[in-house]
Order: sequence, then structure tokens, then C-alpha cells
Amino acid sequence: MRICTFNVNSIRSRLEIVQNLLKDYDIDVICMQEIKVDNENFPLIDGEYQCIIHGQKRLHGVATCSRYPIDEYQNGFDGEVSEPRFVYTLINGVHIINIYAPLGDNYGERFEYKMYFYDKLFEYLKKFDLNKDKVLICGDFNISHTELDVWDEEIWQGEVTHLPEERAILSKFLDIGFIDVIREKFKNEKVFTFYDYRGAAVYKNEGLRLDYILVTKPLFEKFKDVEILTQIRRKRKPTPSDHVPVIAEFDL
DNA sequence: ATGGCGCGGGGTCCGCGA
Repeated sequence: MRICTFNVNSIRSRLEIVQNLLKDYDIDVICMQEIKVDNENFPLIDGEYQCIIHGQKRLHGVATCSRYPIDEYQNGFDGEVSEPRFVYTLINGVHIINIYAPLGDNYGERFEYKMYFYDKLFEYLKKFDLNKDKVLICGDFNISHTELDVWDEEIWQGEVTHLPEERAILSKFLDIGFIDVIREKFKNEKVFTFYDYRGAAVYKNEGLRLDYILVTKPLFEKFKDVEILTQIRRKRKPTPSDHVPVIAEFDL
């Protein structure tokens, strides 16, 4: 089973890239973030895939598309009426949570909303037995966990995505039993999943790792490999997203 | 590609992203 997470920065602008990705990398499930479209106008990516969409006009939005049957789903947290940033699906026995976390800011209103978002997520996780269930959380967390996740630790010290409270949230996922499969593979190596469009960041390797695939131990036992498709970000045509697709493979 | 941001809304700029 091959699961991809990809912040597409508009699905309508990235349709060709996504379609080629599904085909070239034999993807079973794709979790997309920042689709930037309402549910009605979400394009058909491939007739083989069924999509659970949580979108709105212009900003944010997530969608999970699968060529395996989707046995259960929920788009949006319980009672959530604000920004569309969450889709849950149950696919092939794996509880897949697709998130687009708010960016936040330096201790202003958006910082509070980011903390609120993660509170809601941890609340949602209480319905699972993390020691027994196969749970996968993936997406754009908008957090760079450690110095290995930023291209320049000094520059990013005290900046949004790398604030102590944000880094602590990522550590909390690990504390309650999740495993960061990218970090598991690239133990002491700087690897990035985001490069700002501005300032030629990708050509200078000035990246951040903001995207994660976190899995519980029962699923980690089936983990085979993870790939970060940086080459797609480096191409000029078709215009890439500022984020990089990441694919994890499981023996399921 | 020898450089350097891209997206959607209803637009010929603005707000947003990180």
C-alpha cells in the first residue's frame, strides 16, 4: 500500500502533476492539502480514485483520494464550522488522518488558532487505541520539529513554524506513540519538504520540513520505505507546488 | 534555462502563504 501526502497549492493548478504522480509512482492513496477550491469545483483527477473532499473557495482545503475502497470517512472535526483542514478516512484497515495545520504567527491570533487546531486533533485521537490501531497522520503540519528540519537554525530560531511551542507539539505526537517515518529513514540528515517560491530557495537548498507521515507502532511494523520527491519541486514546467510530495510504502 | 513567487478572486491589484 502506497500513501502519498502532498500540499498541492491549488489542485486546479497542479492537476497534471498530480495525475502524473499517481501514474508514475503507483499511488493507492493521496492526501492533498491546500486544494484551494470548494467541493463542487474539485476536478476529477482519475476515475479510478474516490475522493473525500473538505474544501472551500480560495483558501485551505484538504482531500483524500483512494483507489482502495473507503470504508469510513469524516470531513472536518466534530462540530467544526471554521476552516477546512481535516479529513479522516478508513482505508484497508488504516485510519488515515489528513491535515493542513494553520500557519500561525508569532504569538498573535493565528498562533492561538494553531494551538486550538492541534488541541482538536489530539482530542480526536482519543477515539483510537494507539497501541493497537493502525493510525497514520499525514499532511502539512506547518511545524519544523528540530534543527534538522530547517536549512538554517539561526535564521529560523524564534520564527513561525519553529517556535518552542510548535516544536513541542511535534514531540507530543512522538510521546503518545507516533513514529515519524521520514526521520526514521533520514536519521541525522537534513531533509526538506518545502521551499519558498521567493528568493530561489529550492536552487539554494533553503528548505524546511513541514510535511510529516506519522504512524502508530502496529503500522510501523508494516513500514517499508519513504521517498521525498524533491525532483518534482526543482522543475520549472509544469509549475510545481512550493511543497514536495512524500510517499510512504507499507507491506499491506 | 546562469535567474529567481504563485495562487484565486473578480482582477489589471490585493491578501495570503511560511
